Amino acid sequence: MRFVADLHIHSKYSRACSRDCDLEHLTWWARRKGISLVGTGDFTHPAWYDHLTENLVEASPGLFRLRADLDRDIDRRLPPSLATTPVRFMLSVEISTIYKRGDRTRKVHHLVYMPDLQSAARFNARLAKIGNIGSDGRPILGLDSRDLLEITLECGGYLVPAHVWTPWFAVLGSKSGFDAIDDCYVDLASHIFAVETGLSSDPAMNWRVSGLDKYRLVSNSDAHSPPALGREATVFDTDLDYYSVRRALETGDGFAGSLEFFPEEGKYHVDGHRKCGVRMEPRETLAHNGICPECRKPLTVGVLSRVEELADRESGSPPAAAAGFTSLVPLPEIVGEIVGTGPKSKKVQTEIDRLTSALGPELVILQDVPVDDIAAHSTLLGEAVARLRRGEVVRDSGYDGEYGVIRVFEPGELERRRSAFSLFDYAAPVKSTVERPRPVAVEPVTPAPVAPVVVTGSLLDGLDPEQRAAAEVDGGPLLIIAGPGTGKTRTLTHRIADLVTSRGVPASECLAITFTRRAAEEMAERLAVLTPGVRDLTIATFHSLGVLILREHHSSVGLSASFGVADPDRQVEVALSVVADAKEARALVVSGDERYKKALRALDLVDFEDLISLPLALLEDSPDLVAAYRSRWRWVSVDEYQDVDEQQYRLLRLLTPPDGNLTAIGDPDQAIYRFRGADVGFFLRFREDFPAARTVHLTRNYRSSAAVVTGALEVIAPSSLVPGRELRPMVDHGSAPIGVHHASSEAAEAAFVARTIEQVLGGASFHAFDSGRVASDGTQGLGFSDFAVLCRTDRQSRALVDALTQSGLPFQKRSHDRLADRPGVARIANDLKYASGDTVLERVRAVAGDDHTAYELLKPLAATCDTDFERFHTALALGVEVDTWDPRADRISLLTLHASKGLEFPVVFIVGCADGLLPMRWPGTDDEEAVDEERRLLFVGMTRAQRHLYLSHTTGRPRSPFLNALKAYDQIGDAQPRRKRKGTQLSLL
DNA sequence: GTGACGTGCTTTTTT
DNA sequence: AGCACGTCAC
Repeated sequence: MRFVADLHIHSKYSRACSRDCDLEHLTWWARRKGISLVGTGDFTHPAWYDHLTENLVEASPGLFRLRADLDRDIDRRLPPSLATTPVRFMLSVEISTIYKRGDRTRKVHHLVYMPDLQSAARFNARLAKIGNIGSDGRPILGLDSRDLLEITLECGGYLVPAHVWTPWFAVLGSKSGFDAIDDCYVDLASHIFAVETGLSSDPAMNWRVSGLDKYRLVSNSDAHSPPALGREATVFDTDLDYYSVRRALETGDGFAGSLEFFPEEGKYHVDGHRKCGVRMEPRETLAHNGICPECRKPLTVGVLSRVEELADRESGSPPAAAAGFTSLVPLPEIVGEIVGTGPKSKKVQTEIDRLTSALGPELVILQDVPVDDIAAHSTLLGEAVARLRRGEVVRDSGYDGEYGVIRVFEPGELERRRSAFSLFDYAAPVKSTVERPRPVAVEPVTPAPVAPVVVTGSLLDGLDPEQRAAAEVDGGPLLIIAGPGTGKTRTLTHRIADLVTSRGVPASECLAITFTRRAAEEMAERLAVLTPGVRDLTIATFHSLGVLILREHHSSVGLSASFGVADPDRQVEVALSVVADAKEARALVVSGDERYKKALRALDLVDFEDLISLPLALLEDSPDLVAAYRSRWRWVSVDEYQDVDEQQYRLLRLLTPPDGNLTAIGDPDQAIYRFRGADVGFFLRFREDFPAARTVHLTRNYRSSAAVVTGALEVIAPSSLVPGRELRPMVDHGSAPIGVHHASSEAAEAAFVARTIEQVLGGASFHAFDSGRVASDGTQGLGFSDFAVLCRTDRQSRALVDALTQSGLPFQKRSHDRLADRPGVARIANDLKYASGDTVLERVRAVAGDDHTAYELLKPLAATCDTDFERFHTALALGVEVDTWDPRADRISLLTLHASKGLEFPVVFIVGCADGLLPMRWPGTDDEEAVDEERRLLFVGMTRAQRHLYLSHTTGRPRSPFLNALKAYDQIGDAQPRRKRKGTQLSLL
């Protein structure tokens, strides 16, 4: 038999879908449309799966129908003309996979079909291990598409790539897809036999790509509400059972083509800019080099361009084996055009009620009912359907998220005809349709030749005026107050590079000091690029500088030339040789007790503290030594100067005379290490210490959106250490306001984070894509590594770990690693960084017992590696390729606020914005300085965000007082009032 | 194995 | 402060 199938729909459990998406409504609407086979959608969702098992019964092999009692109810609510269509359901689900392949983030949607409930249950169980299938009817999994296909096949189902041309979510999509189906499913690609063309393309477009010839081109509605059912559909001429349908798709035998939208109606058919009113055909876009002639930004490229890109034939005839297709305009749209209202209006619904009870289902009216019979009800509709069947429609292509418009009548024609004929039984008011900006016609232009980039002038040409002013300062003390995201490292490296390459300063006289290895490595790398061939720069951390000085003068402090540095474990070990008790030993270490230090020296060891204090003592005792180092390093720079502690400061003062060439760079409002001895006071008194000092402010922020910059400034203002603090946003990162969320519990707060990430990555951004918002909010094309979740204490991360794990979102804790706390493994983790791979592997095997356990033990450790060097060694130890398993590749970062310093992310969440946590308070202390530092901590956290910043807090603690300074933000959702537990009373005080 | 009790407590780099 | 964790006794 010949029947119409719509095998891509969603249930009420999918985001942005109507609450009416249940089996009864779907059945009712399928009958009205004339669709015999409907996908269940969402069978992976536990609640929907239960709904399916309770309300469906098997009707034919592999297909289901509504339970008899429910079916009868629907019969009663439909006119006899519609009761004849049988409605069968096939188990279907759309799955979104997000993963990294070939250095690009891939987001691909797939349709999966199963022949029976047992197979579906098996499939669900497999997926549940990989991700959270309960959070949405369209689950998002961090899974390679090929692996999803493998699971599907193993469970007995088949897979059809969904709406293959959609830019952001499809196998052939321009943004996150592939250039060929085979590239996506690799070795299993031969198991793909059909592809869904989607609303924005029709088979004729697909015929231009010969690589698609071997696939059946199916169409479905992707309905988010029952009335959208069958707006596109597939036609079969075979038995109405699962196996016949599958066979028809596999072989083409029994496959009778598809019912299509006019592709011009799709929202991303051609290219353009909605805001600028610019719409272009692909070749016009090419002629403009993809740039909008109005705003000079890249145009949003549509499906037609993507097809053009992959096409290897001119448009024209279908390939030999291809089935045909029929282009339709949904009946409600045609009737809406005639009566002058939208397609969903009550008027249209009533009219279609009348038409369908007289003439049969909508699809039958559009395709098969004789025009004269239709004209008997409405002359205009008869004329409209006749034109539609001849393909005589007016097409206004969609672009940049704007729906295209397909009209049957010419402008003004309806008005003329209305005066002559009565329309249906009532007179239609002529309502002016809402005007939207007409696209500007753009003449194709010849692409201008691209001017070659000419390298001239000084290294400093690439700096902005403030950066340049700082970099250009010749000699003498220089203080650079560099706000977040203002190009601190860039300024410093350019300054040093310019001194060495253009101003005759010997590289050997330059010393740059940082606090962390990471910062030192970054500076070294960037200087290597700016000063090719220069080798004598000294770039050191304070501690490595200490080692350098001690190696040169070891005998003065009673060490051998090959003295060692004790790590914390060794420190305790040494202290234990002096006292018996572990607790006491730790106290010795902390206090730097003389007995402990003596024992260290006896072993030819120093500890980290000694690396500063011993060189300091050496220099304080020896003016000669001071003079020697001052003449050796005439040019000294210190990064993050607000973080120096007293000893480091004293050492620095000895290394540089008061009028010396010392450049200190930093931001006192980012001083967050007071607890470990840092004193921002040294930064603040730089001009007293170095009276000749010049000061330069860097205020141009190249990192964050205006909303983030403004909010961060408001938060820091009450206690800013930079008088008249300025920070100016320089890049357009969209206009998303800062989001503030109040959750009912820590778990709910974590769930909010996970949910929001899912939404931005896939689920709701699909919705956003539907409504054309993606391009403007800048969240397209994000991967997991573009998200960071920041918290005050490590303990808060627990709820986040749980929620992210639950949702199947890959993440990485960048600071503490719990595994590393285990003795033995901690040692190995350390060895991973410095020992050879072979040694490491041996030692891990010894601890783990077998290779598999060793691998499992090492895998999470690798996530803590900070540098490529470490990752290389870790990979070496595991005997695997770095690129194929590197877990840092694409993960959400879970960080403390402290650890976030110096980093940046497109999307940042700061959880626990509550009084008591931020600022952190604990009893007995009431330190105003400490509160100010907590405020700076929030400032640091907020300024990590590039585009989106979310601040959240939970019921139970008052909201952080720091947020009171925020003038504008978006309150997102809100907590349900917390239920009082029985027997507990909420205190009023 | 488990209940009672006591203790200690943020943030973190440095070879 | 409250909470998590360790230790001891049973």
